[in-house]
Amino acid sequence: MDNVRTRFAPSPTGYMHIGNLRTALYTYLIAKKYNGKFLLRIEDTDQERLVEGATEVIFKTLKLVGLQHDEGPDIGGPYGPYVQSERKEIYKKYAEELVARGGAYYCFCSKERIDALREEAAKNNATFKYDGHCKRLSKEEVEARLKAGEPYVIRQRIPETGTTTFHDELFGDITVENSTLDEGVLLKSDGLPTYNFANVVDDHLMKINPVVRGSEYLSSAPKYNLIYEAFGWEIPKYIHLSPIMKDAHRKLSKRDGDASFEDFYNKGYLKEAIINYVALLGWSPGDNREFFTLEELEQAFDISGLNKAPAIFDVNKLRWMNSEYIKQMDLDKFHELALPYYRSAGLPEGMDLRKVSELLKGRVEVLNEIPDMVDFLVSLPEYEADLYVHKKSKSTLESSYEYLLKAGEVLNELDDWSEEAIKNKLNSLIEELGVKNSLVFWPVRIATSGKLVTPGGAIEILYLLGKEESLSRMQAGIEKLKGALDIQ
RNA sequence: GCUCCCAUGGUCAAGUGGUCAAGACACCGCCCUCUCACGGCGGUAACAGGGGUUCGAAUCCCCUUGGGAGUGCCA
Repeated sequence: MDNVRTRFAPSPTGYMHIGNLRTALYTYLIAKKYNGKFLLRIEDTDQERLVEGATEVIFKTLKLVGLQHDEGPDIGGPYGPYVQSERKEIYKKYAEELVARGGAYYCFCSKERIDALREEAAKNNATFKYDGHCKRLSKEEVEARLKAGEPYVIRQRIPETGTTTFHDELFGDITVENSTLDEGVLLKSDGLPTYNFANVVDDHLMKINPVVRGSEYLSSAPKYNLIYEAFGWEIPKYIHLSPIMKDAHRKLSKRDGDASFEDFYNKGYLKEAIINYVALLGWSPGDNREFFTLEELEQAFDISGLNKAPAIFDVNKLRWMNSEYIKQMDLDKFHELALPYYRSAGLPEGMDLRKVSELLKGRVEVLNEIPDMVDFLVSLPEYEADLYVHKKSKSTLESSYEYLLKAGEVLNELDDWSEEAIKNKLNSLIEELGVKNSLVFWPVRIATSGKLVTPGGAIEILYLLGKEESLSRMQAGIEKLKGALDIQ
């Protein structure tokens, strides 16, 4: 493909839907693949749905994930403006030209009349189609009514017979009967275009090719072709993308709180992991590779790997992928990302937080899990004595009591509270006692953490807590065991 | 209802007439191990159904079923 220019054309809703993000990604990748241009166009022709600050969210998100556009509202370009509400005059001019060319006509029908027609159709279980009432108006009458200032819309004129075929790069040729096509509104009574019209005009003027968009436009594509033809414009290549689903029946939606990029990002999913996962949702490189940076995607992406069926979003796999990215990250970087979570968890300033990061890096799947994983380092949770009973390590209340006491004694003698020293001290105790090391480590870990599951083992926890806190927690454990064993 | 589209394990998916139908996530088991996680090894699990075409069909055609989308002066 030559002279590739693609565009991401979201309407500003105030958040970046995961599905939109993927569309943006694929659109970007197609441009990059062919050394083309990637543009951003804001489709804000619906004045009733304007959301404050919504375009900024789009800029911010695209920038964050690295989908840098070559032309757009914020950076300009040769085919601006790139915001549809600023192109009002352009659409009006072309709509009038289309009327002159016979591809559209003025319609003065009231909303009430249209609603009645629609209701009638619904009653008959039929698809609504505008009845062409104003198509039959004489030229003189149209001019007179326009001159009188009557409100009007401009509707597309569609041949009553024959068929229209369009070609999609993925779906192939699709042919429909013209008689099934509705003569939809192109220019609204407020003078702004509908999506159908603005899209065609802008894509043409901005020299967009191929047109990449969601498959929800598949069934209206024939109508676009008719407009292109009426103008005598070259029809672009189309690539329609299947949707991302929450499950077999529902599309991913904002309502479920799992559809926006921001939500995931704020929970501690890495942008690289999100992009990587989403790239693979509906596209396959053809081999078994599944880790890609954006740059690698630019090389590997090809529309032949696109899947026509809808794809179900699997948070589980995203989690896994996120954890893989965390594992591959260097410690400094992870530490930096984890720090805010340590603060919110309330980890003491004096603690060796780098060590905490070392322990966590291989265990965290999503960053926002961190506080729950380290809470025990802040304060000893309430716990039951039966945590000391562990079949596999052969720990019982009795053994725990005995070895916790001994461990406390030897650790009390230790002045150098380094990991190495703690380890040596406990190991020599174990050797001296001639027991399985788990018999000592198990109760120490339980006493110092109060949790069945901890990131890291007894030695690391002792080290992190420091001597004083460790011994105090162990003492509390001894008291707890005394109570459970009924020792005075 | 009508029009269009889609269909390989629970999920993502490879496969483009000849494969014992890949791989990944999840799940289960074993190993490693002071818990968990990591890591290693292994396992369960799929061509929606029915007709054709063909020496041969997951792959091509038709029907059925299931699913999605559209049917707005929303995009």
